[in-house]
Amino acid sequence: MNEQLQPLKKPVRAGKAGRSGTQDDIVYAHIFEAILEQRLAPGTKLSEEALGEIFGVSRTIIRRALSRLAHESVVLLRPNRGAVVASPTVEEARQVFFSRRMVERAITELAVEHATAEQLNELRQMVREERDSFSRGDRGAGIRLSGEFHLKLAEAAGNAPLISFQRSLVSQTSLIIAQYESGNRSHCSYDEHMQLIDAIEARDVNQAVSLMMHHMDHIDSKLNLDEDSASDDLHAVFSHLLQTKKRGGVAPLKG
Amino acid sequence: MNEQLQPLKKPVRAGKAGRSGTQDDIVYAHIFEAILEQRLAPGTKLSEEALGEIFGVSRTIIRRALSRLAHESVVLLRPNRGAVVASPTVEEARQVFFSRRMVERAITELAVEHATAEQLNELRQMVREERDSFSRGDRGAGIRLSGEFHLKLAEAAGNAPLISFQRSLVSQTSLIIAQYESGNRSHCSYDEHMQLIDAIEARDVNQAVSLMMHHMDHIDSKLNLDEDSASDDLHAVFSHLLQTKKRGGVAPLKG
DNA sequence: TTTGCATTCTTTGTATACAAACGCATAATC
DNA sequence: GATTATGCGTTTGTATACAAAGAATGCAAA
Repeated sequence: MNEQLQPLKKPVRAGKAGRSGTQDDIVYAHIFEAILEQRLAPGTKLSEEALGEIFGVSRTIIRRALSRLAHESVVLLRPNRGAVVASPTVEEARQVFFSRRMVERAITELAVEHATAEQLNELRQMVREERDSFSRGDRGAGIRLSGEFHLKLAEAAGNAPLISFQRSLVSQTSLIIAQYESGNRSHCSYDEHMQLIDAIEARDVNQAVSLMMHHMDHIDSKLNLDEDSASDDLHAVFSHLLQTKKRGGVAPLKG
Repeated sequence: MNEQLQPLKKPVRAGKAGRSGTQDDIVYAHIFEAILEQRLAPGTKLSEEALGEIFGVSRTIIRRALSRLAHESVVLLRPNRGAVVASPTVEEARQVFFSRRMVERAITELAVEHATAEQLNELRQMVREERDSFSRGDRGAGIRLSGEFHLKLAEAAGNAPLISFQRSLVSQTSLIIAQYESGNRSHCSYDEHMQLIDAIEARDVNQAVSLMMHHMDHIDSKLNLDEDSASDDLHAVFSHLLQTKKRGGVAPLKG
């Protein structure tokens, strides 16, 4: 059961990590990454014991990781009923996008003011990797790198509370894209990212903010948030009710 | 040891709470409230065992509560060295206030749009309680209610991500006030809160936002963030280094 | 007297055992 | 035949035991 979790790339040096305090970070990062790359679909049940076995740690560690994820609204923690990957409703999606516009605007303005040459180089490098991922068809990595770009930009802005808020928003956005993206267009265009970096480097606030706002427009224009996006995808519609059935029959989103 | 924690008002029905899932919430809320009301000063060591004994629960529960608090940057979790009440630096304080201005502006705009009559009544009730607390000299309760006002306003705005961000910002603000407030003026004037509610009820966005921004100005004009606020208070200056000593001698911020 | 080191003691990190809650399946009754 | 009751199995919630990392203390040497 829980086959979805096995494709995790880095196998994790199970248990033996002598240094304390890092194990839960590792588990957290792996689950987070799996969700960000959409290897874990919304609604997927996250069993503590199964995860513990996969990562070679006790339930204590898993529980901590799930707790952190729940605090970022990436995972839903139902009392006595375990954790599932969150499945945002249309309304929740709208709220996340509203917050993101606000935050991205502020981040852009701060980045224009504070971003160093080194940070801009790192950002460019990330966009190149993002472009490469899409061009070789690795959509998962592309989505992850696209999210990390926005996170890195927040770091360049240099405001700690904003960074942590952005982390939560970016991962929720990824979930929303997984659930509501309509076509199969590459959903976070790297050329927009590149233009944005140029504007920041030129210290052109108006241009940078304008580009970022259009970028936001583009992202949510690709989503089906207009109505209930009803009956389009039964799995998405009912994912908040589903749990991974143990008998092979009904297991959702396996492929 | 850890005498600071004993004044907690509600004694907590220790352990016996039949319903599961609520115990960690209770502990979390109590510690959070203690910090918000400044019964727990910045830098105070939070021993897991001591807290467990006080609340009548095991370290497991305490640890979860501390984890949540750390995620909100209210508590600092140092690996292998335990938790302390966070003591924000001047730079961190500035960042928090920057974020708060941004969030409060958005919240105000949304509240003008969405706040119901019932919510406005509740807000007014809170301001009355806040005023009463200050007028009878209960500064702690006043500070707490002042924070809860801003939280309640976020709820009236109706944006979930914003609410959770605001929760984190409000509690950090309270810490900052504890550390940097200069005089002993009542620091969050309830009449400003009341005027704000009036503007929101009148659906006057410009007026409401303007009042909120002035309110923010007033709050941080009462703080000593201008320089390092140096040599004014040694305890405050070094509180980020201090831990609660066990021998009575050096225990900081006891009175 | 002060500085460096080793030992001890306290506190945190992790795993695991046990208890309680929930869901499912079977069975009994209307 | 449908619906509700009941028992079982699985999964989560909590406490506790054990291991490991730091901090404190005392001793020795410069």
